[in-house]
Amino acid sequence: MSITIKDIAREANVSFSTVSKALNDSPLVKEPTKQMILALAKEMGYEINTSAKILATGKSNAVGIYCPSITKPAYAAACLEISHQLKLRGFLPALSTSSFNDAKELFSRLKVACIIILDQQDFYFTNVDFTYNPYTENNETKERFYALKKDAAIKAASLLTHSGHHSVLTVSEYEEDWLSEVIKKEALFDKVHHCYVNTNDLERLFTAIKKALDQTLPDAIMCSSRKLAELTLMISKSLGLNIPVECSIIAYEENIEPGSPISLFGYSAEKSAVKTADYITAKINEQEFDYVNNKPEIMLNYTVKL
Amino acid sequence: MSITIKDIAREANVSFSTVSKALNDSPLVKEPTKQMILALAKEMGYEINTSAKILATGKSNAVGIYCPSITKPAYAAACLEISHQLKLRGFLPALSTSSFNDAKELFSRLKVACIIILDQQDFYFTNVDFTYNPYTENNETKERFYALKKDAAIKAASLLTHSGHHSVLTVSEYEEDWLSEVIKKEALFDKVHHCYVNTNDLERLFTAIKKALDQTLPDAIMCSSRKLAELTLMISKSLGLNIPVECSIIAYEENIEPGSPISLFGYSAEKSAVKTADYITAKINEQEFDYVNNKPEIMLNYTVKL
DNA sequence: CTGTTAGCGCATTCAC
DNA sequence: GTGAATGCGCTAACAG
Repeated sequence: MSITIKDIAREANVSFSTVSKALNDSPLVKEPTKQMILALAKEMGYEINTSAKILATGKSNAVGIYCPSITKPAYAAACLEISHQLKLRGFLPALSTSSFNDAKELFSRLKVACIIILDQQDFYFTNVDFTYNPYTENNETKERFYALKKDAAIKAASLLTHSGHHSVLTVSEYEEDWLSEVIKKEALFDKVHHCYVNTNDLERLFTAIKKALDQTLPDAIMCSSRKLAELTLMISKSLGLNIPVECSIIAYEENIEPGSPISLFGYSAEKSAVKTADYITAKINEQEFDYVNNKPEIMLNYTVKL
Repeated sequence: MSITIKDIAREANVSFSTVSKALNDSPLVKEPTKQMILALAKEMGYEINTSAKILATGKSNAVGIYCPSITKPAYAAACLEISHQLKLRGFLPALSTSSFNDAKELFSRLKVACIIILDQQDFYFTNVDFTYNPYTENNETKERFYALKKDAAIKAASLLTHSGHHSVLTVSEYEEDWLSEVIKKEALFDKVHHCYVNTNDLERLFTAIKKALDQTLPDAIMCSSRKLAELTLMISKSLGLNIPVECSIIAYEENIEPGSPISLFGYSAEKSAVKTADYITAKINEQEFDYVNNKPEIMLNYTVKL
């Protein structure tokens, strides 16, 4: 068995409850005593038994993160950033990426204070104070999320038109053509073309984009996802298109993190994570949280000509 | 507070230790009593307090999985399969994909019985009975792992040559050219060309592959990873190469799962997971485990002409 | 077969 | 300030 507070108490010649207080930085113990105990605990290699602590207090500082689609880079970025922000606030993040049932069991075992769901879909956990899904805002309408994407797209489109881009080709997946819709509605470009593709069928994707580029000769391409943009970039190059001299490429991404080879528009992974972590902290401490939308951001690199 | 075994005991008019036994399916309690208690527990919505159980037994059925590179599809496949196999054996898999320190804390909190490391690199955890890394076999030499990859490559190459392929182009990343080495050594093909690329620089990757294809006109392409193969496939198509009529494409993947658009050679994710889970089970129960290598497998689809 | 008891490691009263 | 006592929910002897 490992070192317990009783072991420390014996060594320190104090009672184990004094050790408990010292370890929890209680004001009820004299500073020198506290320091002595802390030093001794470190020296003896004491590690708290979390099960015992949870049992005794009925509380846990663990926060569950449920992210079934972690293989998508945007979600992975969100997971990492949120974990980081939670740690900074003294929580222990516990990630589950597997089935809903596994997640439930893991979280219940850790007695998580709340669960953050990172997915377009909501999941209903029981036996937890509350869940939070930044992508659905738990009960708010889908429109709200669409509005955020739309804001980002408009900002990116404006930047492109103001820097001399006139014709655009939007590339999005069949199922979600929000980008085309936004660009069409806003009518910021002189010429707009849309191209719908399927990333599971690279052959048809290639043909579709080639055809679209041949027909329209756009000076800008906006993609609804980073993966789409990477493929589009390569296809453009294979067709001899000079990026970004002849044509700029930019893509939407949910959680922007530095290091992308493609210019992106969307929301900063870090800022979104800060907001999520702040929200969680406020709610757990039963404090007010005034909800402000994050502003869309644009991360430019060599794929866009200004 | 939630329902405890005492609550159930009161309702059932038995002692709480009887309830405990019934819940743990002990033979020390009569079948009717057991059924009655089980039914009652279900009806009352009882959920075990794992902290209390861990505290009382000093044991936990949680197994840690540390997979820092889960964004790579092969590792993701391994995680899912291993989690599944562990569950089948009564363990609770807990995944950590974040920093080493976070993982340590999470696993220590769950008092995991052991930790499975899914990474090319080893990590040294303390306070755990044992760790297991199927990719390094913990202390065995790198050569062992290389040998497995080599076996798979030879099997795939033989299949290609026996079905009429004579010239091959291998495509691998600069850092790991094991595939080129194997193909060179084995000399199964009449003509062999190598192409080294970098997936972070799509522009140069495109140029390099185009150049290689122009020069060599192979009737088979073997890639050292699925990502490389997907890109190569698209580039081939963009160059007007008819896949698989003029040229077959196949790629190595660590953990093969059904559903890939590219033909693959490597090891079955499921079989590898079974082996890992069996090993863990044996070791935890302090039983013998006779170590047998998995056999390489090949998953063919339309990208290979037979 | 069932009940009684002790104790896992810790936080938290309440005395001193 | 510090220590002694109690209990969190559960398992595991042991007693009946």
